[in-house]
Amino acid sequence: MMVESASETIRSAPSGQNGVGSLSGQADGSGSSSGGGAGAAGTAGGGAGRDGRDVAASADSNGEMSPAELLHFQQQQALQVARQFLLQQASGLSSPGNNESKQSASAVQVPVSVAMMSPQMLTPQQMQQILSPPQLQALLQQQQALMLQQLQEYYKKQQEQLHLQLLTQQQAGKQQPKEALGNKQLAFQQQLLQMQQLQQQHLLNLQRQGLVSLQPNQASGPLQTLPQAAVCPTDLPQLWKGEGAPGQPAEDSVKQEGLDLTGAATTATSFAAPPKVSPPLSHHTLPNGQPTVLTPRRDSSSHEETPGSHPLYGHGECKWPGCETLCEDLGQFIKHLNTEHALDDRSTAQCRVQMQVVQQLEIQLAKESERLQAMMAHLHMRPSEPKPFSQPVTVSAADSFPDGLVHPPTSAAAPVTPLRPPGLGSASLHSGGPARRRSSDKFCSPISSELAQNHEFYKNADVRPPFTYASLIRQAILETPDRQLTLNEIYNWFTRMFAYFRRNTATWKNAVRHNLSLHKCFVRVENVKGAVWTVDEREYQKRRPPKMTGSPTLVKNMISGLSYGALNASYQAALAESSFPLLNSPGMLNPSSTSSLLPLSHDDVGAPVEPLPSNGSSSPPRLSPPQYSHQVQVKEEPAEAEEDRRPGPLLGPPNPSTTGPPEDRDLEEELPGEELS
DNA sequence: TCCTTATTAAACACTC
DNA sequence: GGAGTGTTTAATAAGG
Repeated sequence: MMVESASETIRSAPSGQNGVGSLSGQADGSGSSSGGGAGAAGTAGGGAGRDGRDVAASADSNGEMSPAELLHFQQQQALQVARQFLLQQASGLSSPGNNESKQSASAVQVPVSVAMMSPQMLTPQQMQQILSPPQLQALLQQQQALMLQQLQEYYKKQQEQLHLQLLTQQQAGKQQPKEALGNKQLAFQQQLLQMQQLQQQHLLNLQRQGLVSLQPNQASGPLQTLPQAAVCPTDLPQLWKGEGAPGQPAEDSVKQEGLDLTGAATTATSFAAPPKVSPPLSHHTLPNGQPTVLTPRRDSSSHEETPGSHPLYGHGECKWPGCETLCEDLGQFIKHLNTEHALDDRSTAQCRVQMQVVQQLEIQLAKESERLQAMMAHLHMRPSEPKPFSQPVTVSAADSFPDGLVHPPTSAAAPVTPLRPPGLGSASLHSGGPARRRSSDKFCSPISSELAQNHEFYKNADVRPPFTYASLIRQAILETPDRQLTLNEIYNWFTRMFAYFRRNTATWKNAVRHNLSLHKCFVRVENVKGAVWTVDEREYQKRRPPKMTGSPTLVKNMISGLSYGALNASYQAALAESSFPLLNSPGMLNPSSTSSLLPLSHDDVGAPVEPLPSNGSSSPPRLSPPQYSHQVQVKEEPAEAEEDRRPGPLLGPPNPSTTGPPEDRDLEEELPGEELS
């Protein structure tokens, strides 16, 4: 019974690596970096920028001033402004009569003080022109350390001042309207937050520009006391809205926040934390005492839908991938959405594809960002700074999407528990019968790296691996130290490595046997344990087709392999653009996991193999392969050469004691000349 | 259209 | 005889 894939639903073909969380984190970082710099100037207000420019201008006009003096001057200015701010705050809090003027003054002064410390004063480029890179770095590190120290002291002073203020206000609470008190506290607190954010942005800018390498101890220092890192200044009013209610809760919250600001030990995450760290969240206590988590506006806004709009609706048509159905109005669109894109296999599959697209794009973004950093580091003629993107991009289980769908991981360090949409069982995702996996393993990532990266995924997700049986069998055999496996061990490897083969009918066992017998690359060896199967690497590579990597057709194939006919061209292009550069990128490999998956093949690179010298015209009985090893002279691409450099013989079991009887050697000297059936 | 490859199913033989 | 293993053939799908 040939149940073919007319109704086959999509299979998730995880490829490449991911890191939604980490990438998003990095994207956030970069976003706050570039945008943060502008934001620092923008939110600081005109005064800040003006003052900063004035100082810079004065510094520039003073051609005699040395860079060290410049830095010293900046620091002195910053300290002076901070002191002024403290004085103004103290006076403002102690004299409640002129709240407005004081607040307005402080609102300017705080950003100014931060702007004074920002690189706007003297741009990195300017500094680089003056100083040599080592000097520059040393100076900036020194400056940063000084600023951090000053800021710590400053925060401490503010903390004390705040406590004094609160005590004073509690005593004079009856004489002062609580609303005014709360407002003033909030304004002060906002300024504090702004300062911290701007400081962070400044440091981020420096770090991203490669001018400051944030040391771990620095990262764990005062910066860690800034859990509001991701909160934009513009979010603050809203952020505080819930806490700004008059009364004791507001005071408590302010007090608590104030304590958090300067607390030496806090569980807040540093902005320099690994990318896999979830986006910084602001924890607050609601007036009712119930803790809540305030996410940055960036996140919340992405989910917000303004009335009359829908993320999937635009320009009068449905933006569902591959749909583009025209809808006159939102109501019609909603109706269309509910009818055409309800929760079913197709929509689920489309959603999964979309997730893969997004993940691939994010991976691409990460890699491009890393490349940019490397380029910048190179152009600055200084050693590369620790790259935030250099660490393996991983997806943690915490990155599970709320939709509960399967999320293909992209790293071996990505434990993913496969989930399914409610109401969709395993069969719903693979109900289409046998899949034709043709050529999928030829243009996808190297099977070894793919398996290394997605080991956990395949192990847990009921997703058919995008490799041929031959590739999988070979991989199973080559993963073993002896490069040999019994049939049962091959079965076990399949079931151990792939949930798909655990949960699906055992037709694949027949296929495995069939492939073992069919392909000459699999050599049956009799030993004391019985019959074991080994891989004749030369034969395996011999049968591989020419290089196909990167072909647009293959891109299309890959997508068609997902059995998702509704993908439109742009969708496919996005997937293609995002997938292939990464799939073949060695940088995406997990070294630890690939170490056990050494062998690469033409599955991996798809390179044509130079025909091997053959002196035989008939296929000999397939017995012991090791005698091939000394003959292997395959012209290969570097990746292939890597493969050949792996320890032990290329072909067959390295353990002579387990190889076939010596008399088999004579038979094996001749090469099989016939091709596969 | 033809060829090749991959997949699946099935029949058959052999061994334990 | 049944299970496991191994071989072979055939049908089908898909891509070149």
